[in-house]
Amino acid sequence: MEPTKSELEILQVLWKHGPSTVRFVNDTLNEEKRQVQYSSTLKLMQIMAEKGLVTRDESSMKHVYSPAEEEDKTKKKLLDRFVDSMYEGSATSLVMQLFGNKNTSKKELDEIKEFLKKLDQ
Amino acid sequence: MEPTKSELEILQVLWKHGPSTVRFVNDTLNEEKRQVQYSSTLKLMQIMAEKGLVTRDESSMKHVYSPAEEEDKTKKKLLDRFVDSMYEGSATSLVMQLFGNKNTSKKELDEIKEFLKKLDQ
DNA sequence: TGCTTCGTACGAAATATTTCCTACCTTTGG
DNA sequence: CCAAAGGTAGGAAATATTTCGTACGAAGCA
Repeated sequence: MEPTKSELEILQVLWKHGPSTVRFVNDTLNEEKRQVQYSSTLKLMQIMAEKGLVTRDESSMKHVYSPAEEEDKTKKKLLDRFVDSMYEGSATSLVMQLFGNKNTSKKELDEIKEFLKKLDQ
Repeated sequence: MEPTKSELEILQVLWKHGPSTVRFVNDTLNEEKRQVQYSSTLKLMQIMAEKGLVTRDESSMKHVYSPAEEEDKTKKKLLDRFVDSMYEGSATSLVMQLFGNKNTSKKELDEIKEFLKKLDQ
């Protein structure tokens, strides 16, 4: 299932910091993203558990939530969907747009070239 | 302003086919995307006009709608936002994920390499 | 002219998403 | 033991988004 914008923010916290309590996620969101009440974050994470976006360990009173899917897998799925809807499936078009106006550092470009070279082998 | 998912579908039609009437956009959506009533498309396009996402020529009875912003500009903006939120701003990470599992054709890779080479000059 | 078709406008309803209040339970510290 | 702090659950409200019914005017045509 497709995470919403807010759900994605929560997933990012879980991916970055590993399995976490609601308290921790909420604190992190408030520090790094935006003001939000504890009960809002709680509710959202409960919904995410229902949807199967996260799993939770209820063995202790403080439930611990984990992403249900690997970060890479979820991101790749969303990225592919983005390419499909915005660039008619053409990854090439996306890359060209991404680097089209030359504000990309030489270092970054070299990294990518290196990466692509290795792909061939 | 940020187009919603449905609004983006409409923009795509306008970008692809040029300034269009509601009738045309609605027909195209029904052919290429999904079932939707004429009045729904109309309403959405009216809202988009209010938001400033499109402009419209009301001189004739059949209003003609045009995208307010260039395709590239809007797409670049959305792409940058995507990179920021999903890959912490690292275009390199995105590219690696995009081509990570090797289902990309050699031809496509060559095109990209060629493109990157030209960027240097 | 009179009817049918095609257009816009508007409001309301249906959905989806987000936020938070409140009740109630458990843990902790004095 | 009791109060305070911190936890979950659930429902309701606020927003955002999407969908469509209906009213009504203009255009086309028999």
